[in-house]
Amino acid sequence: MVEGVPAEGGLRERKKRATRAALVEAAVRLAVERGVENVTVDAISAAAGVSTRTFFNYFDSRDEVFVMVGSDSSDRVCRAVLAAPPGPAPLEVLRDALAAELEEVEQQQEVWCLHAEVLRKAPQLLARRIGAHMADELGLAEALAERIGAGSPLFAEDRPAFASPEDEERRRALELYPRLLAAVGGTAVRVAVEHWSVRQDRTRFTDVFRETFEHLAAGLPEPPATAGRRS
Amino acid sequence: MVEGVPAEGGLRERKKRATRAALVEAAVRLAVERGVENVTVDAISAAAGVSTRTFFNYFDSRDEVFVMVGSDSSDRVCRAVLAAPPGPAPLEVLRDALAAELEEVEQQQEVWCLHAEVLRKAPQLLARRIGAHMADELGLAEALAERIGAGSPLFAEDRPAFASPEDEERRRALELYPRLLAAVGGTAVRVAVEHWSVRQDRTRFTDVFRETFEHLAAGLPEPPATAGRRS
DNA sequence: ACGCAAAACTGCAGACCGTGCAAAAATCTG
DNA sequence: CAGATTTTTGCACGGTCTGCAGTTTTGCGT
Repeated sequence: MVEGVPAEGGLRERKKRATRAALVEAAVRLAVERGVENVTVDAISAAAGVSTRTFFNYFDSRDEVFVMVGSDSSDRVCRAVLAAPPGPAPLEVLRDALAAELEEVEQQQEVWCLHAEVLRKAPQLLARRIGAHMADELGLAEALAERIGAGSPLFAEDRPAFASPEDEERRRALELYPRLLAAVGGTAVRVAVEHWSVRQDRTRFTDVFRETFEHLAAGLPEPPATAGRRS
Repeated sequence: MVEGVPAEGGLRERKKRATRAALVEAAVRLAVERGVENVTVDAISAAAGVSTRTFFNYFDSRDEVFVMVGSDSSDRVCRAVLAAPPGPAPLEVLRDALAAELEEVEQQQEVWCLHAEVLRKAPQLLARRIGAHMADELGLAEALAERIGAGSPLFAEDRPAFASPEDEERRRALELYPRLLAAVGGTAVRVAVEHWSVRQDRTRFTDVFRETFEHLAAGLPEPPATAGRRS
């Protein structure tokens, strides 16, 4: 068997990856064929050539096999945020970190469109997908917080228990902002993907993505098209 | 039993509401007692005094009983958006519509905090909660679109199939903005609730909520506390 | 090449979830 | 009260997911 990658790791690792990929591939293929709801774990496992029990050694639930696409993205985004130069505004840092990761979306159009189609027809799976992103959100919020307030005495572990009300207030605000930024950023990505996936032939994803962040950076004012488009 | 509302409808309606409330109450109580994962449908049904089968006449899934709090809020928010005076910016309209609905949060502190606690310990349920809000999001996006672009010829059903690229572009932008606004608004509410529910004794929810929307309206710039707080 | 230890796969039993169906009970209508 | 409508309920059935124990496969030192 010819491998595109130089066969990292031993035979064990390769087989595990192969089985995992086979399960995902079988699941998506069956879902497109007969609809997500009519795809049982038994069918997926049989199509992938493993036992039903083995399926649950790879995925915690049946739905997970449909949402496990690009699940390792969040780590890279977090690292990109932490590694960003100290210059630009937090929103720009987040935008660029996400954009770098999302370039893969346009390159792997087929996979993403197929998954987007599957997810669009199954709201419950979409919910689970969002849920998968929520854990990411916490990590991302921490990364953003460190990017912003690194070394702030307000975050010291051994701060006095009875800080002044002003400091408490400022600390509270410092906790709120990164969380909001992370959550809004994730939401912007979701909206951009949903919007683009229904009219991909007309627009490049990058443009839609940039447009969402322009809206955010501008404070979500009245849309340009209503008041006369100014690029 | 004293009713706050004058017992609308006949005996049937009242009994249905009572059963529904009993199921929710039993579910939340059991969840706080022994953890969400250790609460079976059988236990909930038994505690509510109905059969297991009846539970599924009220909720489509076990998890739904935990996320069905304030599920009728979205309609009122949509109506508030549509009924808003034509003056203020869309973001303000959305903020005020949500704020009016969220006043109930502070009044029913106990219920919301209990639910927030349950949801915090169960990420999967939080995901489902978000999913429940996603349908709302579509309706809210439509309401916002109507609030903004009512009567715009770009949205006419019988528009020419081959509109000019410029019009297509503008129409696309008009579709993106309301969706983004609705999604971001929902996210802001979620972040505000989560943030407030962990330190409710220190701050009023209204203040946290307003602060999130101040961040949004300002375009999510560097947080004030880092650069020196200016109220 | 051989054999042992670790890891993975598998079948099985069992609890739980969720649905369709039809009978029984409760409620509404006249 | 009688009939129509709605709700509740029990039952059967298929699907999801977990723990356990036995078997097979892989990694590795000799």
